[in-house]
Amino acid sequence: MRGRLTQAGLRATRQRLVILESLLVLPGHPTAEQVHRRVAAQSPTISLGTVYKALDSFVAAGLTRRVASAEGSSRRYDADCSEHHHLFCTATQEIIDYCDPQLDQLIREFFAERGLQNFQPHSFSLHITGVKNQG
Amino acid sequence: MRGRLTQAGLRATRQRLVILESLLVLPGHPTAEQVHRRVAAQSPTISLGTVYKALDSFVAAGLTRRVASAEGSSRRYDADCSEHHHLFCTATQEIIDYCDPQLDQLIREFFAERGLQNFQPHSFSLHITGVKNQG
DNA sequence: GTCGCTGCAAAACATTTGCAAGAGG
DNA sequence: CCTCTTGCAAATGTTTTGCAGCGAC
Repeated sequence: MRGRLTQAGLRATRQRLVILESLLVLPGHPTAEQVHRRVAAQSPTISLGTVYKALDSFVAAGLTRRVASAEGSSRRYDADCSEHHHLFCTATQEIIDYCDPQLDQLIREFFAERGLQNFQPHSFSLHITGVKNQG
Repeated sequence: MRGRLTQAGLRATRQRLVILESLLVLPGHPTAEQVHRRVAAQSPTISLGTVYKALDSFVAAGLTRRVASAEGSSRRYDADCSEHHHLFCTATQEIIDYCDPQLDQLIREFFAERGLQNFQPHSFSLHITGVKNQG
């Protein structure tokens, strides 16, 4: 935990440790507000502004990503920076990570063969919209 | 133009006609603010609030979609509601439509064969991040 | 010690809402 | 005409900023 921060070149402050831990634990890719709610439960003095600044610093350091989403008015964050895809549940608004090396390869092969006119692709992320079953 | 609106069950007001036309013409999937700037150039009395309401009504009527994007603080809109994919240019922040029936089929086949645990997929959209070449 | 980080409060944006007046069918 | 839409302005929500003081290294 502490190591993740220092390795990324960030000071391991008490606040950042709590914020990073909350981001990792919260399901569905939370907003700054949601992270703050969980953080405030154990450390009520950590301000919302600090959560915003900490999340920004995580993104700048490559520890965290911003998640693309069409609905909702707030930005959402993803602690996982490896290449992966997302399931968007239209019922719960949850965003679920989906990892699939075979799918990655399929897409990479497709574009290696076909290419894109006037565009140099760098990374691919599939957005799958639908509804979650069960719990 | 007028037909698109009435067919979608919306009143074809002067404002909506101008707003829809601007949305269709503007490149890169504009924000409400960008649509308003273009609209105001020819009809300075159309307010930003009206642009927001008109865009919302287009989305509700299925004429327009909101676009998922990770960067930027404003919502962006896409006049094209058919299934398609997006190229995200990290240099210009543009979002370019990418249509490819072969890719659609590849993805659909992949998931038909493999399936997803606890998730009922409805639609797929590939986000390709990279940089645009040339103009 | 130094410099980056935090907390607070204010500012800057972005979006929504309420309502009287106007326009579409 | 009746109802939906507009324009305005105010309210609400989200994110950023400035800065004095604190804390990590």
